[in-house]
Amino acid sequence: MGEVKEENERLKMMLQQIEKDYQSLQLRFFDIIKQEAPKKFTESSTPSHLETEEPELVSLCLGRSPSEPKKEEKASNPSKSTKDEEWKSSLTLGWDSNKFQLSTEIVSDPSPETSFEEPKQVDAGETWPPSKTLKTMRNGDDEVSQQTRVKRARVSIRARCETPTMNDGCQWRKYGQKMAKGNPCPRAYYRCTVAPDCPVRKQVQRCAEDMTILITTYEGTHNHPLPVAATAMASTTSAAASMILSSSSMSKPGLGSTASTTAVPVLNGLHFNPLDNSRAKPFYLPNSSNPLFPTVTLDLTTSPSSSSTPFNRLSSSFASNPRFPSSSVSFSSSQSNILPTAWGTGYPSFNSVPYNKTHTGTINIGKQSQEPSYQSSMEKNHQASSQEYLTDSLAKAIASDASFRSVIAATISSMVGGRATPGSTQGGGERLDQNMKWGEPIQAVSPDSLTKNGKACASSYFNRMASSTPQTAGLMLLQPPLPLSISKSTPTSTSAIGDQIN
DNA sequence: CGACTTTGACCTGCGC
DNA sequence: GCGCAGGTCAAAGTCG
Repeated sequence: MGEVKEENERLKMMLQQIEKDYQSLQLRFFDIIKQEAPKKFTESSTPSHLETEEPELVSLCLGRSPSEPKKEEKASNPSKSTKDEEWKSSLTLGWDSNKFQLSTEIVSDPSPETSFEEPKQVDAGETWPPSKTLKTMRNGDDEVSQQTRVKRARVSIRARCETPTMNDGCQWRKYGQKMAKGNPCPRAYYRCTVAPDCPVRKQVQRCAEDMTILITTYEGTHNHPLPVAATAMASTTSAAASMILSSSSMSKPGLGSTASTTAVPVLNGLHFNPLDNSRAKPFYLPNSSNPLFPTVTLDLTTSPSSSSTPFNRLSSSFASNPRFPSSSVSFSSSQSNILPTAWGTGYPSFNSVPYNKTHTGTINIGKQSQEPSYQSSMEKNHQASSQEYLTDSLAKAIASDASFRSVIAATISSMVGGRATPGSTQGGGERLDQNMKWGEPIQAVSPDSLTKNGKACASSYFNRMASSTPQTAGLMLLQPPLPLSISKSTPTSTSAIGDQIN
Protein backbone atom coordinates (compact mmCIF):
# COMPACT_ATOMS: atom_id res chain seq x y z
CA MET A 1 0.00 0.00 0.00
CA GLY A 2 2.83 2.31 0.80
CA GLU A 3 4.39 1.72 -2.52
CA VAL A 4 1.13 2.27 -4.23
CA LYS A 5 0.69 5.54 -2.42
CA GLU A 6 4.14 6.61 -3.38
CA GLU A 7 3.44 5.74 -6.95
CA ASN A 8 0.25 7.63 -6.84
CA GLU A 9 1.99 10.66 -5.46
CA ARG A 10 4.59 10.51 -8.16
CA LEU A 11 1.90 10.08 -10.69
CA LYS A 12 0.06 13.08 -9.43
CA MET A 13 3.15 15.18 -9.52
CA MET A 14 3.92 14.13 -13.01
CA LEU A 15 0.41 14.85 -14.07
CA GLN A 16 0.41 18.22 -12.44
CA GLN A 17 3.63 19.08 -14.14
CA ILE A 18 2.25 18.08 -17.47
CA GLU A 19 -0.91 20.01 -16.93
CA LYS A 20 0.98 23.02 -15.75
CA ASP A 21 3.20 22.98 -18.76
CA TYR A 22 0.31 22.44 -21.01
CA GLN A 23 -1.76 25.22 -19.59
CA SER A 24 0.98 27.76 -19.81
CA LEU A 25 1.73 26.78 -23.34
CA GLN A 26 -1.90 26.75 -24.20
CA LEU A 27 -2.27 30.28 -22.99
CA ARG A 28 0.59 31.30 -25.18
CA PHE A 29 -0.91 29.45 -28.04
CA PHE A 30 -4.25 31.16 -27.59
CA ASP A 31 -2.55 34.49 -27.66
CA ILE A 32 -0.99 33.60 -30.94
CA ILE A 33 -4.25 32.30 -32.27
CA LYS A 34 -6.05 35.45 -31.29
CA GLN A 35 -3.62 37.38 -33.34
CA GLU A 36 -3.63 35.14 -36.33
CA ALA A 37 -7.01 33.52 -36.40
CA PRO A 38 -8.91 36.39 -38.04
CA LYS A 39 -6.45 36.36 -40.85
CA LYS A 40 -6.63 32.64 -41.25
CA PHE A 41 -10.35 32.68 -41.11
CA THR A 42 -10.57 35.27 -43.79
CA GLU A 43 -8.28 33.31 -45.97
CA SER A 44 -9.94 30.02 -45.43
CA SER A 45 -13.46 31.31 -45.70
CA THR A 46 -13.08 32.43 -49.22
CA PRO A 47 -15.56 30.88 -51.60
CA SER A 48 -12.84 28.99 -53.31
CA HIS A 49 -12.04 27.34 -50.09
CA LEU A 50 -15.59 26.56 -49.26
CA GLU A 51 -16.11 25.05 -52.59
CA THR A 52 -12.95 23.13 -52.59
CA GLU A 53 -13.29 19.66 -53.89
CA GLU A 54 -11.61 18.24 -50.90
CA PRO A 55 -13.89 17.14 -48.19
CA GLU A 56 -13.74 19.25 -45.12
CA LEU A 57 -12.57 16.37 -43.18
CA VAL A 58 -9.17 16.26 -41.76
CA SER A 59 -8.08 12.91 -40.63
CA LEU A 60 -4.77 12.68 -39.03
CA CYS A 61 -3.54 9.29 -38.22
CA LEU A 62 -0.43 9.33 -36.22
CA GLY A 63 2.20 6.78 -36.55
CA ARG A 64 5.87 6.62 -36.70
CA SER A 65 7.36 5.54 -39.84
CA PRO A 66 9.42 2.45 -39.51
CA SER A 67 11.95 4.17 -41.62
CA GLU A 68 12.77 6.61 -38.91
CA PRO A 69 13.67 4.68 -35.85
CA LYS A 70 17.19 5.96 -35.84
CA LYS A 71 16.07 9.50 -35.38
CA GLU A 72 14.37 8.58 -32.22
CA GLU A 73 17.46 7.02 -30.86
CA LYS A 74 19.57 9.86 -32.03
CA ALA A 75 17.65 12.59 -30.31
CA SER A 76 18.15 11.46 -26.83
CA ASN A 77 18.83 14.81 -25.30
CA PRO A 78 17.53 17.51 -27.48
CA SER A 79 16.83 21.07 -26.59
CA LYS A 80 13.25 22.07 -26.53
CA SER A 81 13.36 23.71 -29.89
CA THR A 82 15.01 20.68 -31.28
CA LYS A 83 12.32 18.61 -29.76
CA ASP A 84 9.70 20.72 -31.39
CA GLU A 85 11.25 20.32 -34.75
CA GLU A 86 11.57 16.66 -34.31
CA TRP A 87 8.13 16.51 -32.98
CA LYS A 88 6.94 18.08 -36.13
CA SER A 89 9.05 15.95 -38.33
CA SER A 90 8.04 12.69 -36.87
CA LEU A 91 5.00 13.13 -34.81
CA THR A 92 3.63 9.81 -34.05
CA LEU A 93 1.46 8.40 -31.43
CA GLY A 94 0.63 4.97 -32.53
CA TRP A 95 -1.63 2.84 -30.51
CA ASP A 96 -1.19 -0.48 -31.91
CA SER A 97 -3.55 -3.29 -31.80
CA ASN A 98 -4.28 -6.20 -33.90
CA LYS A 99 -7.80 -6.40 -32.90
CA PHE A 100 -8.51 -3.30 -30.95
CA GLN A 101 -8.56 -0.14 -32.87
CA LEU A 102 -9.79 3.08 -31.63
CA SER A 103 -11.30 6.17 -32.93
CA THR A 104 -12.54 8.94 -30.84
CA GLU A 105 -15.32 11.09 -31.98
CA ILE A 106 -15.73 14.22 -30.10
CA VAL A 107 -18.76 16.25 -30.40
CA SER A 108 -18.62 18.44 -27.42
CA ASP A 109 -18.95 18.10 -23.76
CA PRO A 110 -21.79 18.49 -21.37
CA SER A 111 -19.69 20.11 -18.83
CA PRO A 112 -16.75 22.39 -18.64
CA GLU A 113 -15.41 19.96 -16.13
CA THR A 114 -14.47 17.46 -18.66
CA SER A 115 -11.35 16.14 -17.17
CA PHE A 116 -11.71 12.72 -15.80
CA GLU A 117 -8.32 13.05 -14.32
CA GLU A 118 -9.63 15.84 -12.21
CA PRO A 119 -13.25 15.08 -11.81
CA LYS A 120 -14.85 17.81 -9.86
CA GLN A 121 -18.03 15.96 -9.32
CA VAL A 122 -20.10 19.00 -9.93
CA ASP A 123 -21.88 17.84 -12.94
CA ALA A 124 -24.37 15.54 -11.39
CA GLY A 125 -27.49 16.69 -12.99
CA GLU A 126 -26.02 19.66 -14.72
CA THR A 127 -24.82 17.62 -17.59
CA TRP A 128 -26.74 15.95 -20.19
CA PRO A 129 -29.99 17.67 -20.17
CA PRO A 130 -32.47 15.36 -21.72
CA SER A 131 -33.82 16.25 -25.05
CA LYS A 132 -36.75 17.91 -23.44
CA THR A 133 -34.48 20.09 -21.47
CA LEU A 134 -32.47 20.82 -24.50
CA LYS A 135 -35.51 21.79 -26.32
CA THR A 136 -36.45 24.15 -23.58
CA MET A 137 -33.01 25.52 -23.56
CA ARG A 138 -33.07 26.06 -27.21
CA ASN A 139 -36.04 28.28 -26.79
CA GLY A 140 -34.00 30.52 -24.65
CA ASP A 141 -32.08 33.26 -26.34
CA ASP A 142 -29.60 33.96 -23.69
CA GLU A 143 -26.02 33.14 -24.25
CA VAL A 144 -25.85 31.01 -21.18
CA SER A 145 -28.29 28.52 -22.49
CA GLN A 146 -26.55 28.48 -25.80
CA GLN A 147 -23.27 27.79 -24.24
CA THR A 148 -24.69 25.17 -22.02
CA ARG A 149 -26.49 23.28 -24.65
CA VAL A 150 -23.51 23.17 -26.84
CA LYS A 151 -21.37 21.56 -24.26
CA ARG A 152 -22.14 17.97 -24.93
CA ALA A 153 -19.65 15.44 -25.92
CA ARG A 154 -19.64 12.27 -27.82
CA VAL A 155 -16.70 10.05 -28.03
CA SER A 156 -16.86 7.27 -30.45
CA ILE A 157 -14.62 4.29 -30.14
CA ARG A 158 -14.09 2.13 -33.10
CA ALA A 159 -12.89 -1.22 -32.02
CA ARG A 160 -12.23 -4.34 -33.89
CA CYS A 161 -14.11 -6.51 -31.55
CA GLU A 162 -15.78 -9.85 -31.81
CA THR A 163 -17.86 -9.46 -28.75
CA PRO A 164 -21.11 -7.53 -28.62
CA THR A 165 -19.68 -4.82 -26.46
CA MET A 166 -16.36 -3.48 -25.51
CA ASN A 167 -15.08 -3.51 -22.01
CA ASP A 168 -14.39 0.05 -21.07
CA GLY A 169 -14.29 -0.49 -17.36
CA CYS A 170 -17.73 0.86 -16.69
CA GLN A 171 -20.91 -0.99 -16.07
CA TRP A 172 -23.72 -0.52 -18.51
CA ARG A 173 -27.32 -1.44 -18.80
CA LYS A 174 -28.95 -1.80 -22.12
CA TYR A 175 -32.10 0.20 -22.41
CA GLY A 176 -32.93 0.08 -26.03
CA GLN A 177 -32.09 -1.13 -29.45
CA LYS A 178 -32.98 0.25 -32.80
CA MET A 179 -32.30 -0.50 -36.35
CA ALA A 180 -30.38 2.37 -37.74
CA LYS A 181 -30.98 3.46 -41.25
CA GLY A 182 -28.32 2.31 -43.64
CA ASN A 183 -26.93 -0.27 -41.31
CA PRO A 184 -28.17 -3.83 -41.13
CA CYS A 185 -26.86 -4.08 -37.63
CA PRO A 186 -28.98 -2.76 -34.83
CA ARG A 187 -27.79 0.03 -32.64
CA ALA A 188 -27.90 -0.71 -28.96
CA TYR A 189 -28.31 1.92 -26.30
CA TYR A 190 -26.68 1.61 -22.91
CA ARG A 191 -26.57 3.79 -19.86
CA CYS A 192 -24.01 3.79 -17.15
CA THR A 193 -25.13 1.97 -14.05
CA VAL A 194 -22.10 2.58 -11.94
CA ALA A 195 -24.04 5.38 -10.36
CA PRO A 196 -27.80 5.49 -10.45
CA ASP A 197 -27.96 9.01 -11.77
CA CYS A 198 -24.98 8.89 -14.04
CA PRO A 199 -25.91 10.67 -17.23
CA VAL A 200 -23.44 8.86 -19.40
CA ARG A 201 -24.84 6.78 -22.18
CA LYS A 202 -23.37 4.92 -25.01
CA GLN A 203 -24.44 3.54 -28.30
CA VAL A 204 -23.00 0.42 -29.72
CA GLN A 205 -23.24 -0.51 -33.32
CA ARG A 206 -21.40 -2.61 -35.77
CA CYS A 207 -19.87 -0.95 -38.72
CA ALA A 208 -21.94 -1.72 -41.74
CA GLU A 209 -18.96 -2.14 -44.01
CA ASP A 210 -16.94 -4.17 -41.61
CA MET A 211 -18.87 -6.19 -39.12
CA THR A 212 -15.80 -6.77 -37.07
CA ILE A 213 -15.60 -3.13 -36.19
CA LEU A 214 -17.59 -2.11 -33.22
CA ILE A 215 -18.53 1.52 -32.97
CA THR A 216 -19.13 2.61 -29.44
CA THR A 217 -20.27 6.16 -28.95
CA TYR A 218 -20.16 7.69 -25.51
CA GLU A 219 -22.11 10.70 -24.46
CA GLY A 220 -21.92 12.65 -21.30
CA THR A 221 -19.67 12.88 -18.35
CA HIS A 222 -19.60 10.48 -15.49
CA ASN A 223 -20.68 12.05 -12.24
CA HIS A 224 -19.14 9.40 -10.10
CA PRO A 225 -15.71 8.03 -9.41
CA LEU A 226 -14.55 5.89 -12.19
CA PRO A 227 -13.12 2.45 -11.99
CA VAL A 228 -9.47 2.44 -12.71
CA ALA A 229 -10.08 0.47 -15.79
CA ALA A 230 -12.35 3.18 -17.07
CA THR A 231 -10.21 6.17 -16.40
CA ALA A 232 -8.12 5.84 -19.47
CA MET A 233 -11.14 5.75 -21.65
CA ALA A 234 -12.58 8.62 -19.73
CA SER A 235 -9.39 10.53 -20.14
CA THR A 236 -9.60 10.15 -23.83
CA THR A 237 -13.14 11.34 -23.70
CA SER A 238 -12.32 14.30 -21.61
CA ALA A 239 -9.39 15.14 -23.77
CA ALA A 240 -11.61 15.10 -26.76
CA ALA A 241 -14.09 17.27 -24.99
CA SER A 242 -11.45 19.65 -23.88
CA MET A 243 -10.39 19.89 -27.44
CA ILE A 244 -13.80 21.22 -28.21
CA LEU A 245 -13.95 23.44 -25.23
CA SER A 246 -10.57 24.93 -25.65
CA SER A 247 -11.48 25.76 -29.16
CA SER A 248 -14.81 27.12 -28.16
CA SER A 249 -13.11 29.38 -25.75
CA MET A 250 -11.68 31.16 -28.69
CA SER A 251 -14.95 31.84 -30.35
CA LYS A 252 -18.11 33.16 -28.95
CA PRO A 253 -20.71 32.29 -31.40
CA GLY A 254 -24.00 33.85 -31.01
CA LEU A 255 -26.82 32.24 -32.82
CA GLY A 256 -25.90 32.33 -36.40
CA SER A 257 -23.86 35.30 -35.71
CA THR A 258 -20.20 35.46 -35.59
CA ALA A 259 -19.18 32.65 -37.78
CA SER A 260 -17.91 35.03 -40.33
CA THR A 261 -16.17 37.29 -37.94
CA THR A 262 -15.17 35.18 -35.06
CA ALA A 263 -11.78 33.71 -34.87
CA VAL A 264 -12.01 30.04 -35.24
CA PRO A 265 -9.41 27.47 -34.69
CA VAL A 266 -7.92 26.28 -37.84
CA LEU A 267 -6.73 22.80 -38.07
CA ASN A 268 -4.63 21.95 -40.97
CA GLY A 269 -5.94 24.82 -42.85
CA LEU A 270 -9.51 23.93 -42.32
CA HIS A 271 -11.98 25.53 -40.07
CA PHE A 272 -12.65 23.94 -36.88
CA ASN A 273 -15.36 25.66 -35.05
CA PRO A 274 -16.93 23.37 -32.55
CA LEU A 275 -19.78 25.71 -32.04
CA ASP A 276 -20.60 26.18 -35.61
CA ASN A 277 -23.41 23.79 -35.62
CA SER A 278 -24.18 24.06 -39.21
CA ARG A 279 -20.79 22.84 -40.11
CA ALA A 280 -20.11 20.23 -37.62
CA LYS A 281 -21.82 17.00 -37.03
CA PRO A 282 -20.74 13.75 -35.65
CA PHE A 283 -19.11 11.48 -38.07
CA TYR A 284 -21.03 8.45 -37.24
CA LEU A 285 -24.20 10.17 -36.43
CA PRO A 286 -24.58 12.41 -39.38
CA ASN A 287 -28.29 12.31 -38.90
CA SER A 288 -28.18 13.04 -35.28
CA SER A 289 -31.26 14.79 -34.18
CA ASN A 290 -29.18 17.09 -32.15
CA PRO A 291 -27.21 19.33 -34.42
CA LEU A 292 -25.39 20.89 -31.54
CA PHE A 293 -22.41 18.65 -31.77
CA PRO A 294 -19.35 20.16 -33.25
CA THR A 295 -17.06 17.42 -34.28
CA VAL A 296 -13.49 16.62 -33.86
CA THR A 297 -12.48 13.11 -34.50
CA LEU A 298 -9.60 11.26 -33.10
CA ASP A 299 -9.43 8.28 -35.27
CA LEU A 300 -7.31 5.49 -34.02
CA THR A 301 -9.05 3.18 -36.32
CA THR A 302 -7.46 1.47 -39.15
CA SER A 303 -8.60 -1.34 -41.23
CA PRO A 304 -7.10 -4.08 -43.26
CA SER A 305 -7.83 -2.25 -46.41
CA SER A 306 -6.86 1.32 -46.64
CA SER A 307 -9.53 1.83 -49.18
CA SER A 308 -12.09 0.73 -46.71
CA THR A 309 -10.90 2.54 -43.69
CA PRO A 310 -13.66 4.19 -41.88
CA PHE A 311 -12.18 7.50 -42.60
CA ASN A 312 -12.01 6.86 -46.19
CA ARG A 313 -15.60 6.01 -46.10
CA LEU A 314 -16.37 8.88 -43.96
CA SER A 315 -14.38 11.11 -46.11
CA SER A 316 -16.28 9.94 -49.04
CA SER A 317 -19.57 10.46 -47.42
CA PHE A 318 -18.66 13.84 -46.23
CA ALA A 319 -16.98 14.84 -49.35
CA SER A 320 -20.34 15.25 -50.87
CA ASN A 321 -21.44 17.39 -48.08
CA PRO A 322 -19.12 20.20 -47.31
CA ARG A 323 -21.40 21.30 -44.58
CA PHE A 324 -19.86 18.82 -42.29
CA PRO A 325 -16.25 19.53 -41.91
CA SER A 326 -14.59 17.54 -39.33
CA SER A 327 -11.27 17.32 -37.79
CA SER A 328 -10.11 13.91 -37.05
CA VAL A 329 -6.97 12.60 -35.64
CA SER A 330 -6.08 9.04 -35.93
CA PHE A 331 -3.88 7.39 -33.46
CA SER A 332 -3.40 4.46 -35.53
CA SER A 333 -1.92 1.19 -35.03
CA SER A 334 0.66 -0.37 -37.12
CA GLN A 335 1.87 -3.50 -38.56
CA SER A 336 1.88 -6.25 -36.17
CA ASN A 337 5.16 -7.51 -37.32
CA ILE A 338 6.95 -4.84 -35.44
CA LEU A 339 5.71 -6.20 -32.25
CA PRO A 340 4.30 -9.63 -32.37
CA THR A 341 1.09 -8.75 -30.76
CA ALA A 342 -0.77 -5.71 -29.71
CA TRP A 343 -3.58 -4.54 -27.53
CA GLY A 344 -5.99 -7.18 -28.25
CA THR A 345 -3.60 -9.81 -27.31
CA GLY A 346 -2.25 -8.00 -24.40
CA TYR A 347 0.88 -6.49 -25.77
CA PRO A 348 0.66 -2.79 -25.79
CA SER A 349 2.56 -1.47 -28.63
CA PHE A 350 2.98 1.90 -30.11
CA ASN A 351 4.21 1.12 -33.44
CA SER A 352 5.05 3.39 -36.16
CA VAL A 353 3.22 2.98 -39.30
CA PRO A 354 3.16 4.00 -42.82
CA TYR A 355 0.37 6.22 -43.71
CA ASN A 356 -1.66 6.97 -46.66
CA LYS A 357 -3.28 10.04 -47.85
CA THR A 358 -6.52 9.13 -49.30
CA HIS A 359 -7.85 10.54 -52.46
CA THR A 360 -10.44 12.32 -50.44
CA GLY A 361 -7.91 14.39 -48.67
CA THR A 362 -7.93 12.35 -45.56
CA ILE A 363 -4.55 11.62 -44.21
CA ASN A 364 -4.36 8.24 -42.80
CA ILE A 365 -1.26 7.25 -41.05
CA GLY A 366 -2.76 4.15 -39.90
CA LYS A 367 -2.07 0.63 -39.26
CA GLN A 368 -1.67 -0.70 -42.64
CA SER A 369 -3.11 -3.86 -41.49
CA GLN A 370 -1.96 -7.18 -40.47
CA GLU A 371 -2.80 -8.24 -43.95
CA PRO A 372 -0.58 -6.17 -46.14
CA SER A 373 -2.00 -7.87 -49.13
CA TYR A 374 -5.06 -5.80 -48.74
CA GLN A 375 -3.13 -2.79 -49.64
CA SER A 376 -2.30 -2.08 -53.16
CA SER A 377 1.26 -1.51 -54.08
CA MET A 378 0.20 1.76 -55.53
CA GLU A 379 -0.99 2.88 -52.19
CA LYS A 380 2.23 1.78 -50.63
CA ASN A 381 4.19 3.78 -53.08
CA HIS A 382 1.97 6.66 -52.41
CA GLN A 383 2.61 6.31 -48.75
CA ALA A 384 6.29 6.44 -49.26
CA SER A 385 6.09 9.48 -51.42
CA SER A 386 3.75 11.16 -49.05
CA GLN A 387 5.85 10.85 -46.01
CA GLU A 388 6.97 14.39 -46.18
CA TYR A 389 3.49 15.55 -46.78
CA LEU A 390 2.43 13.72 -43.71
CA THR A 391 5.10 15.24 -41.61
CA ASP A 392 4.10 18.62 -42.82
CA SER A 393 0.49 18.03 -42.14
CA LEU A 394 1.12 16.76 -38.69
CA ALA A 395 3.33 19.64 -37.90
CA LYS A 396 0.65 22.00 -39.04
CA ALA A 397 -1.96 20.23 -37.07
CA ILE A 398 0.10 20.34 -33.95
CA ALA A 399 1.15 23.86 -34.45
CA SER A 400 -2.25 25.17 -35.29
CA ASP A 401 -4.48 23.44 -32.84
CA ALA A 402 -3.90 23.55 -29.16
CA SER A 403 -6.81 21.28 -28.69
CA PHE A 404 -5.12 18.65 -30.67
CA ARG A 405 -2.23 18.87 -28.36
CA SER A 406 -4.52 18.69 -25.44
CA VAL A 407 -5.88 15.46 -26.71
CA ILE A 408 -2.47 14.01 -26.97
CA ALA A 409 -1.51 15.36 -23.61
CA ALA A 410 -4.51 13.87 -21.99
CA THR A 411 -4.01 10.68 -23.78
CA ILE A 412 -0.54 10.47 -22.42
CA SER A 413 -1.85 11.36 -19.04
CA SER A 414 -4.14 8.46 -19.30
CA MET A 415 -1.26 6.32 -20.29
CA VAL A 416 0.76 7.44 -17.36
CA GLY A 417 -1.93 6.00 -15.28
CA GLY A 418 -5.54 6.34 -14.42
CA ARG A 419 -6.35 7.78 -11.10
CA ALA A 420 -7.34 5.08 -8.73
CA THR A 421 -10.84 5.36 -7.61
CA PRO A 422 -11.31 4.83 -3.93
CA GLY A 423 -13.72 2.14 -3.20
CA SER A 424 -14.16 1.33 -6.76
CA THR A 425 -15.15 -2.16 -7.43
CA GLN A 426 -16.17 -1.79 -10.97
CA GLY A 427 -14.22 -2.85 -13.88
CA GLY A 428 -12.36 -4.98 -11.48
CA GLY A 429 -9.02 -6.46 -11.71
CA GLU A 430 -7.12 -3.32 -10.97
CA ARG A 431 -5.12 -4.88 -8.25
CA LEU A 432 -4.34 -7.76 -10.41
CA ASP A 433 -3.62 -5.50 -13.27
CA GLN A 434 -1.25 -3.48 -11.23
CA ASN A 435 0.79 -6.50 -10.75
CA MET A 436 0.84 -7.21 -14.38
CA LYS A 437 3.64 -6.19 -16.58
CA TRP A 438 3.63 -4.94 -20.03
CA GLY A 439 4.04 -7.69 -22.40
CA GLU A 440 1.90 -10.10 -20.59
CA PRO A 441 -0.70 -11.56 -22.77
CA ILE A 442 -4.15 -10.31 -22.16
CA GLN A 443 -5.24 -13.75 -21.31
CA ALA A 444 -3.51 -13.23 -18.06
CA VAL A 445 -5.97 -10.57 -17.10
CA SER A 446 -8.39 -11.62 -14.53
CA PRO A 447 -11.84 -12.25 -15.77
CA ASP A 448 -12.84 -9.63 -13.31
CA SER A 449 -11.52 -7.08 -15.65
CA LEU A 450 -14.27 -7.88 -17.96
CA THR A 451 -17.60 -6.43 -17.49
CA LYS A 452 -20.12 -8.24 -15.53
CA ASN A 453 -22.08 -9.41 -18.42
CA GLY A 454 -19.01 -11.06 -19.74
CA LYS A 455 -19.64 -9.83 -23.19
CA ALA A 456 -16.98 -7.29 -23.12
CA CYS A 457 -14.42 -7.17 -25.74
CA ALA A 458 -11.15 -6.85 -23.98
CA SER A 459 -10.31 -3.25 -24.18
CA SER A 460 -7.18 -4.35 -22.63
CA TYR A 461 -5.49 -1.33 -23.81
CA PHE A 462 -7.47 0.96 -21.63
CA ASN A 463 -7.44 -1.31 -18.73
CA ARG A 464 -3.79 -1.70 -18.86
CA MET A 465 -3.17 1.90 -19.47
CA ALA A 466 -5.19 2.75 -16.48
CA SER A 467 -3.87 0.15 -14.22
CA SER A 468 -0.27 -0.04 -15.10
CA THR A 469 2.15 1.16 -12.56
CA PRO A 470 3.94 4.41 -13.16
CA GLN A 471 7.03 2.46 -13.71
CA THR A 472 5.56 0.42 -16.41
CA ALA A 473 3.82 3.40 -17.84
CA GLY A 474 7.02 5.25 -17.76
CA LEU A 475 8.73 2.45 -19.51
CA MET A 476 6.02 2.46 -22.00
CA LEU A 477 6.64 6.07 -22.69
CA LEU A 478 10.33 5.99 -22.54
CA GLN A 479 11.45 2.79 -23.98
CA PRO A 480 12.48 3.18 -27.55
CA PRO A 481 11.08 -0.17 -28.55
CA LEU A 482 7.70 1.11 -27.66
CA PRO A 483 7.39 3.75 -30.23
CA LEU A 484 5.12 6.22 -28.60
CA SER A 485 7.17 8.45 -30.64
CA ILE A 486 5.65 11.75 -30.01
CA SER A 487 9.19 12.73 -30.26
CA LYS A 488 12.28 11.14 -31.47
CA SER A 489 13.98 12.05 -28.31
CA THR A 490 14.16 9.94 -25.26
CA PRO A 491 12.57 12.07 -22.63
CA THR A 492 13.54 11.44 -19.11
CA SER A 493 10.26 12.35 -17.64
CA THR A 494 6.70 12.61 -18.63
CA SER A 495 6.87 16.31 -18.18
CA ALA A 496 9.38 16.33 -20.91
CA ILE A 497 6.83 14.61 -23.01
CA GLY A 498 4.35 17.17 -22.01
CA ASP A 499 6.72 19.86 -23.07
CA GLN A 500 6.99 18.36 -26.45
CA ILE A 501 3.33 17.94 -26.76
CA ASN A 502 2.67 21.43 -25.74
C1' DC B 1 -35.55 -12.65 -6.60
C1' DG B 2 -32.96 -9.05 -8.40
C1' DA B 3 -30.52 -7.52 -12.26
C1' DC B 4 -30.39 -7.44 -16.90
C1' DT B 5 -32.07 -7.96 -21.79
C1' DT B 6 -35.52 -7.80 -25.26
C1' DT B 7 -38.74 -5.46 -27.92
C1' DG B 8 -42.72 -2.91 -29.30
C1' DA B 9 -44.64 1.49 -28.33
C1' DC B 10 -44.01 6.09 -27.67
C1' DC B 11 -41.80 10.70 -27.94
C1' DT B 12 -39.29 14.18 -30.31
C1' DG B 13 -37.01 16.63 -33.95
C1' DC B 14 -36.48 17.44 -38.66
C1' DG B 15 -37.36 17.70 -43.57
C1' DC B 16 -40.67 18.00 -47.10
C1' DG C 1 -49.34 18.49 -41.15
C1' DC C 2 -47.25 14.26 -42.22
C1' DG C 3 -43.84 10.82 -42.38
C1' DC C 4 -39.40 9.31 -41.14
C1' DA C 5 -35.66 8.35 -38.14
C1' DG C 6 -33.30 8.58 -33.78
C1' DG C 7 -33.80 8.01 -29.10
C1' DT C 8 -36.21 6.47 -24.85
C1' DC C 9 -39.53 4.01 -22.04
C1' DA C 10 -41.36 0.17 -19.82
C1' DA C 11 -43.51 -4.33 -19.59
C1' DA C 12 -42.32 -8.95 -20.29
C1' DG C 13 -38.93 -12.34 -20.54
C1' DT C 14 -34.39 -14.33 -19.23
C1' DC C 15 -30.59 -15.49 -16.40
C1' DG C 16 -27.72 -16.48 -12.46
